[in-house]
Amino acid sequence: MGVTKTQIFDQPQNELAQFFKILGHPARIAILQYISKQNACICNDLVEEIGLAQATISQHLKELKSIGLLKGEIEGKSMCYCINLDRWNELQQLLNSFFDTTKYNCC
Amino acid sequence: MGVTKTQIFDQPQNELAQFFKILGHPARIAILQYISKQNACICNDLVEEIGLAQATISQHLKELKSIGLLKGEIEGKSMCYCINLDRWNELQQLLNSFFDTTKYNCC
DNA sequence: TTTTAATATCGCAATATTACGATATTAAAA
DNA sequence: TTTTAATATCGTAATATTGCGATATTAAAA
Repeated sequence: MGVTKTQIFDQPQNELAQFFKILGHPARIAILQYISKQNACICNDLVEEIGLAQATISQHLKELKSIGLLKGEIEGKSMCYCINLDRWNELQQLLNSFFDTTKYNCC
Repeated sequence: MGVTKTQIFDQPQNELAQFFKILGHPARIAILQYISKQNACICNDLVEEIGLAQATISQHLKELKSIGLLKGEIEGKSMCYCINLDRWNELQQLLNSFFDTTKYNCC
C-alpha cells in the first residue's frame, strides 16, 4: 500500500511522528545548520552550499516551513529564511517530553 | 528520482537524519510508548494493541532495532522487546545537542 | 518598459516506504 | 513426533518521497 494509517493513531502520535519525519532528511538538517550559522540567510546561497538543485532546495524549505521551524521574510528580490526560535524551543521541549516519558524498560 | 543524495552530506548529518526518520512514523512512536508502559513486552500484544498486521509490526520493530532503540530477547516462543535505555539516553542527548547547537537566527 | 535575478510551482521519473498475505522458522506443548 | 503459537521473512501492490528541468512569478535594476 504505502499509506501510513494515520487514523489508527492519536493526534499527538501523528504530530510527533510528523516532526520527526520532516527532520529525517540530511538536506533539511544541513539547511537548518547552514541557516543557523549565517547572518544573512538568503536561499540562493543554499543551492551552492548544499549542492542540490534550486527547485529541490525550495521544496525542502517549504517542508521546514510547514512545521513552523522556518519563517521567511521577503527582502527585495531575495528571501530571508530564519529559524523560528519560539517554535524551535517548543519542538525541542516536545521531543524531550517524549523521550522522558517513554523510557521505562522491562528486561 | 526519489533517491536521497546521502553522499553530499557528512556522516553526522546522515546519521542524525536517519534517527529522525525512523522515529518519524506514528506506528513506531506508538510501539515505543506501548512497550514502555508494559511489564511484559511481548510482540504479539502489539498486533492487537496497534492494529496493524503482524508482518507490519515485525517490520517496524526491525527498524527500531536497526538504530539500537530496541533490544529483543527470545523468551520461549515469544520475543521480549525492550527499550535499550543506554541507547535511548544517548539518542536523546544527540538530538538535544543538535537543537542546542542549531538555533541562532538572524531576523 | 525591458531585463535580470531570486524564488516558487508544476510535472515527471526514479526510488523508497508502507502494508499485508503467504510462507518460513523455531520452540514449547500435546 | 506432531501440533500449535509466536515471530520473521518474502513478494508484491499501492502510495509517498526525492530530485530536477521547465516554467511561472515577482521585484529590483537598467
